[in-house]
Amino acid sequence: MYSLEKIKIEIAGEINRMIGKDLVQASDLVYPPDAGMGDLSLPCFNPARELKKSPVETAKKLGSEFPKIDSVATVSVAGPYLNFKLDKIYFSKIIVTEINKLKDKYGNNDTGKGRRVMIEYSNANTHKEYHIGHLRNLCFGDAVQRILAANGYKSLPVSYINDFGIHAAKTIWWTFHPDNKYAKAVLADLEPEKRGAFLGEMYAASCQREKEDKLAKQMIELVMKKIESRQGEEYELWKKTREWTIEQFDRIYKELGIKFVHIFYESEYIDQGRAEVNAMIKSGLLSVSQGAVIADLEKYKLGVLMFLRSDGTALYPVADLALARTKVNNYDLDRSVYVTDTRQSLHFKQLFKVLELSGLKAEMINLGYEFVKLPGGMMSSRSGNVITYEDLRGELMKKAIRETGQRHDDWSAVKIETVAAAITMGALKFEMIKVGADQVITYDIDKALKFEGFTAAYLQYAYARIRSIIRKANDDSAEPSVNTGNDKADTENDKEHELIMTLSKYTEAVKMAGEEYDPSEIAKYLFGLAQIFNDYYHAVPVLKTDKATRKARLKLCEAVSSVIKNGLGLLGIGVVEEM
RNA sequence: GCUCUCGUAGUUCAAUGGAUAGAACACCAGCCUUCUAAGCUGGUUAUCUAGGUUCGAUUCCUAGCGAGAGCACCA
Repeated sequence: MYSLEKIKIEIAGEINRMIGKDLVQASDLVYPPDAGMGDLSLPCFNPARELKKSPVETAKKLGSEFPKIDSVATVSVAGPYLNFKLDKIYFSKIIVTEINKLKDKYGNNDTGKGRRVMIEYSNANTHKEYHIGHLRNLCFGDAVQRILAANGYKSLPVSYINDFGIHAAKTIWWTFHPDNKYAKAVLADLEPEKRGAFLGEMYAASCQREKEDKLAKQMIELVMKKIESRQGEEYELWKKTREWTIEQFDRIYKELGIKFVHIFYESEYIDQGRAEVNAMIKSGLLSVSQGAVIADLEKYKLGVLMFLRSDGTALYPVADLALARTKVNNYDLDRSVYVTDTRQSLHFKQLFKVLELSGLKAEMINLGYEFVKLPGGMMSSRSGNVITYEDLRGELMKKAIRETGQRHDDWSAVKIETVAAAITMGALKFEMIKVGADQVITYDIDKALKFEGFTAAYLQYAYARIRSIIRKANDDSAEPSVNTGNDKADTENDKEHELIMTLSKYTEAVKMAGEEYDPSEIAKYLFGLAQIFNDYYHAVPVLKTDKATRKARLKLCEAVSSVIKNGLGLLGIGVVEEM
């Protein structure tokens, strides 16, 4: 258990002892709006009801009788609030020691007790663009996965790729169409790493062509049938182009530092799914209506979920069914989480209900997030109105190289590029994670290119500054620095204490983010911490002070850098030693 | 029509039912012969409307208004 929690429990325990009843819990202690009031506060409304006194009287009574304990320096009463100021020296010592001892483990807890949670995200389609909408899914899902691991769960990140839908037939139909001279010319001389993105371009072109060509729909369906037959020329083209996309995804995942324990493909689960559907029809769980196979969920107010079209072809839920069961059984899951756009939330409610009725026992969760749109309107891979991953990464990288180069004309091109890449990946991910999942993101590329304010670069910069101080301290550690005397000014003490208080709250941010599946909690926390540190940095000298103070401040800086590094790590974002 | 989400400063976002509703961007004025100015300091501006629950509501409930999304052969 972390020290902050211990102190809260200790205070709550003293209060309970005074009223002779277990009334107050550690979580009842809140943080006052202004640091000047205190570090922790107990609103006395609830205890007052129990004691049959007014909240103000209760606070006064509890305040006057509160015993002397090591962690608390002063107790004061402000109306109905009982405010506690922690002992700065005591608190500083235990928190900084705790962080520097635990280092990259600081913030982790065992809430999950090793329970096995599979989390599925980055469910992109093959044969289409990988755009910033997919990126939100990927970054959000990956951060949630890391946060669950930090909260003591056995986190199993997986991806599910839809490689077998009509979209694949559309892309293949037009890409290799005799009239498509453009594709033929481009493909003749295309670098392998650009093939995936090119298919996305062809998908949009195919949708366009489909509108103009009356026979297109039939031809595409024919291509789909041929692919489904798993033989012939179209099937070979499908296999080849599928690989192109998969290679593209692998490259993106590698670049972003994302690892899955397994990647599932729809084409591998469709047959098993059909078998399950047939069994469920027999058992009466599914029924035939208007020629189609459906689950009638009206009595659960969930409408109708369709599995097979009236022509017998399979819809998405067929493979979903098989995959859900395979996951739970093969990986011995306690919980199975799906990260999707909120527009699919009804679909998942329906699917989970069918699975429950069929006897599946794991806890099923659909984590929804709102979509990403552009200032000009909705993104659509059909119309090609998208910002692709490649475009965004390219723009960011260009800007990051320019900005880094301007600041360090003595750096080698390689060094500039390495740092710029870290800034680019940080910006990419942070912009997707920093707002709540229920907010629609209107992606403004100009804003995403900013490295100031509430951005990953701001956090990385704060980290780099600290590392710079620590490097300098190591260089001249033998040199006693300027002696400014032992007296710390009050303002310095206050800023230092605020910083330490914030460091201690990191443990709560990790816990909260885990409970709520909310990475933005970490992002907000880190920004607050970095703001306080930057203020401290400007106001308080670390190196140029007396020896004892310098040592203490270096330890504090070390602790701040650990927390920034750990927190960014939970968001999948790396730090740099210099920038 | 039914269901879900959202409505806070010029813009983009915060705020376990708690004290004076916070940031960032943008704009204006300052700060590099002290540790990286991708930084810091100061300044202007906001809870959609009407009820209800509560000692206390941006938060919970009801109704309305506004925006977006989903609801049988799309994924």
